[in-house]
Amino acid sequence: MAKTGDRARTTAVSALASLDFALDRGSPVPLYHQLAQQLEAAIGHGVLAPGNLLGNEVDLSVRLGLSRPTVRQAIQSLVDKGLLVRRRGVGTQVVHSQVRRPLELSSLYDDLETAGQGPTTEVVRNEVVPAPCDVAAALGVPEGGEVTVLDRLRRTHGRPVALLRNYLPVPLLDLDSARLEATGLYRVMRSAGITLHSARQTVGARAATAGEASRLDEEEGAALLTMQRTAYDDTGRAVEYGTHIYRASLYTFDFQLLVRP
Amino acid sequence: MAKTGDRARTTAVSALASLDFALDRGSPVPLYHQLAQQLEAAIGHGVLAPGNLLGNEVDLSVRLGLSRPTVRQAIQSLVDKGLLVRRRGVGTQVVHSQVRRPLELSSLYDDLETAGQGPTTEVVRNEVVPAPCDVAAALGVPEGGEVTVLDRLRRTHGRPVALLRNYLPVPLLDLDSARLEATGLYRVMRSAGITLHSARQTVGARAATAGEASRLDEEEGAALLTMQRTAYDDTGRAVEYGTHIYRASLYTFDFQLLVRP
DNA sequence: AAGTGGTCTAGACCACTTT
DNA sequence: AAGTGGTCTAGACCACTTA
Repeated sequence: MAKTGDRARTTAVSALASLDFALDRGSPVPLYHQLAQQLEAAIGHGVLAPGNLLGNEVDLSVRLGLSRPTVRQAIQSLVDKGLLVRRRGVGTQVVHSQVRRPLELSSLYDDLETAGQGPTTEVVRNEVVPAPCDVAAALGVPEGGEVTVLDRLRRTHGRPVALLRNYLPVPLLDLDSARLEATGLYRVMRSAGITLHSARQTVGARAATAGEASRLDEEEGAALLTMQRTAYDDTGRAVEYGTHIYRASLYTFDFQLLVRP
Repeated sequence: MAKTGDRARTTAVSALASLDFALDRGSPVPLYHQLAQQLEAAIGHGVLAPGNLLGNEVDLSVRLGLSRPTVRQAIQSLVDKGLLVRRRGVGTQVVHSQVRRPLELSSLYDDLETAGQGPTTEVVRNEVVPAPCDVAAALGVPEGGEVTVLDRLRRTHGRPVALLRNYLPVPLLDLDSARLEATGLYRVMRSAGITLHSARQTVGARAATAGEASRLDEEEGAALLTMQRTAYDDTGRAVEYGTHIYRASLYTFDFQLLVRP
């Protein structure tokens, strides 16, 4: 009799076989990316269930009218995202659901993507000052040189959750406070032509000072999460340095790690 | 006259041209990986300086006797690591040094790689217990089912820095305390045939209880960093659940983010 | 033994950037 | 116009897993 393994395999292949992928060769978006998006959507909708095998790459490429390298490139991008697992001699499987939910690191995700929503951000301060020592070192500008300092208070459900302080080199862009509150720092930077490449972050904790406590609606000595970040553009210039504090009672950093083989 | 841009380009090409890459076609390690390793080493040693152009892929493949896709695969792997930047119409450049230093997240890095060194780990508890509610949910075992609980105290320079508590499904492996102290949890798991795939982490902060304070040599109410992690193998099974606390005065999480285009 | 992914080749054409 | 990376093809052989 067929065992569960056989049944699963049959189901998997037919599930994929019944899918029709719409590939548009005239589109400017690459074929491998079109395929990857549609595979990801199929996984997201549960059409391809966890554990399902994808069927071998050669058959897939023939059925789609693509070359095998192109199909591989699509599959590889989903493997890199942690959605699929390849095993030599076995096949390509959809990863089990609990493992998925690829999250970005909360704070950077906020800055990159949040636009209004629940959380609101109030610009408390936005001015040009001489660079303190640590800021100058992080941004690679002379100590005492001009930098923009930006203080923001972030609230969720009306309660303060974070004090965000950012320093930016002055010549990069001018910061419109109203626009910042509406769209977030990274969106403003991006639309100014700054393409982010990478960032270094340090997360720690310490007790709240009296001033911090009052602004965050906490008690003095309450545990705070701290985060420092230096962000670089793709030419290697430091474009932002931030020192942020979060109410530990309301905020955590949540993220997923993928172990590279 | 030649401007700095021209000089940089010339320097870059000759620097790469003078390198001789030793590619062994008989080796089991793939050619693209051999090339990537040697490029990475050249960057690490400063032979390829930040901002240097790599020279175009076609020439490089001809000079190395490789096909262009193979060379591209090598370069792409370094782009994924954040060491190189490609720009269409321009070329491939070495990223500026400050951006580099690709770090793993400290704690997981510790668990994966640390073997003795400065930090030492003492196994305080290693026994089988019924699974508490949160542990059962995280590991996907029945509540009250048997799990191994492992408490460890980590010290650096003789001072306690962290209390590590891990839960593991019992059938997976048996944990030899002496071996754990010598090689770390993830090494023990790996040699038991468990291949890690991904992990979900939550980092927060809170005040130390009296008991925690005394074990960590802190004062009651001192700020602690907390970390919870669930790790999965490549079949999607949860293989470890950990709740760790760190002395915020001695420990931070340090990591790098790459922004995917 | 059969089937899978892993690697590699030798081309081709296109889109973009710079000169 | 020239040079760069980005995409794509149609094969080939190998290493590994499973039956």
